Amino acid sequence: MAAETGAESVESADAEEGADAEEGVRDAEDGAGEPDDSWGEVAPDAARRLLLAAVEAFAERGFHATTTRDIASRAGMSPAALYIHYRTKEELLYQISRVGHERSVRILTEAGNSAVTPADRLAAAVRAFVRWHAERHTTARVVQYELNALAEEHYAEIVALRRRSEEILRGILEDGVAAGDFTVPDTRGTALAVLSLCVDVARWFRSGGTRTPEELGELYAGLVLRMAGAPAGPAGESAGGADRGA
Amino acid sequence: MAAETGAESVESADAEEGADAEEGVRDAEDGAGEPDDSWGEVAPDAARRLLLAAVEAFAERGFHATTTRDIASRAGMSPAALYIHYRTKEELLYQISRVGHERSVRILTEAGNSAVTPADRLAAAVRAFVRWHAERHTTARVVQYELNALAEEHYAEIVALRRRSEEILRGILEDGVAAGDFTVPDTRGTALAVLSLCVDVARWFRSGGTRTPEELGELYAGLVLRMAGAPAGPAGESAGGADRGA
DNA sequence: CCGCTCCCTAAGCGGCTGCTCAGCAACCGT
DNA sequence: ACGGTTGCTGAGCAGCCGCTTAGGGAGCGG
Repeated sequence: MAAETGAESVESADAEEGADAEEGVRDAEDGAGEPDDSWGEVAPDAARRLLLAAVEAFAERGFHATTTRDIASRAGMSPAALYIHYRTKEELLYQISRVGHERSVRILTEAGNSAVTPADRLAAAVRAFVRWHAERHTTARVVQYELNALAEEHYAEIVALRRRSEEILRGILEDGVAAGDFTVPDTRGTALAVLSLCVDVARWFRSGGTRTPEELGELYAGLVLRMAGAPAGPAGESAGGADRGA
Repeated sequence: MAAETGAESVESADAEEGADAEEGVRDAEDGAGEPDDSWGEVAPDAARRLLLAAVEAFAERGFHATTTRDIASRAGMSPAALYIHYRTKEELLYQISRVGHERSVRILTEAGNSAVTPADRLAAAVRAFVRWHAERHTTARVVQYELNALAEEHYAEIVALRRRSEEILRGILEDGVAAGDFTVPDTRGTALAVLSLCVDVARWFRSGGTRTPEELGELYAGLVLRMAGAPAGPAGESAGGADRGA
């Protein structure tokens, strides 16, 4: 029941992104990296700290290699404290996965509605999606790559959210084909490939690297427009912004 | 000592492709699926059975969630038998990872040398690489996604092989740019994206699906040529071979 | 027949796992 | 002052983990 409290009040963490909660902008040397908001409004403070600790631990070592003792000690608590806020270790993963996937769907939906032409919609969606996966790569890695550690019922729920993401992307591609802007022989296969390409960013992206999340989003938006067979854009957005204008 | 024997004689075995079975969507209870060659010449028969069992188990549940008892019983042996052929559970993963990565490098090298023009070389490399990841997706999933369970020294060795793969691909892209066939503003970033796209096939591909490995290879080869800014190919290889003729 | 090697098993060891439970300090409205 | 609720801890349980060890049986050169 206390576990419910921690679980229930997660989902409305969207509006204000705490501009005050970021202390360690330059990534700490310990390896974890950014403070990672997104969990700004998890119920009691302790529940949020546990969630954050779990995200870091799962991202570093994977779900199965992470012990509940490790999560608790990262949160500065005793091993037993975890079970006041979450019923099982798996529920922790489930919360992370659910919130992350809902966020993904929202990013794609909003970006896909933010423009008129299919090319602009596709570029905006990829740009935002990639940027999120790069910026929040610690969270995203857990969200995208620890799925199959979920319990059967939770897994089914998450898979449904993933299908939503795929449908949103495929919808944009189909609109573009219908409008004659794209040339895609297999919209389903291409949508899958695009999603796969963007998601995989979470696996290899590192904060200290040469590319910023924004730059990577630009690069990928250009690559994906090409994959869709879109003619070169007006603002030089054909493949990373450094292409020729024509 | 016996562990060495099992390790040494692995690396050949390529010809015959079988692949007739299929897999459940999640972890099928019957086991994994295809026979998966590649391990055709592992030293004693028992060592090969253990390797194969480990591949299936790691692919289904992940390295950390797999027990040595599970591997041994899949191979029809007692838990202790594993340690006659391999020193630790991690060495099993290391052998799988090493052989798989060597295979990857070889596939890219050979395909990248099989043609003359950069476009044909790129297409051939992607086609072969994707096909392998789809056909042997059980093996490939372990090879590509269980890396960080490796011991430090083994991890370093594998990472070097991965860098080789990236360099081969980047080399093709750079040749294409130099020849004026490709338009790529950021060869390193694009090579990384292409590799990422191909590798991720192993994560979601299922044998029972609508696309065969060959079809997927064709689709991806077309997508990647577009990403590279190559003009539409002569044999309808613009994006999947199913495009309109003219 | 011997003795030796090669594979393999039954049993089990120490340690760590996820998770539980009794209890306690701090706060609450009354 | 006080019973009740909330949030947490120290201790620990049952069970599973990777891995080891002692020994057995099949094969084989002599």
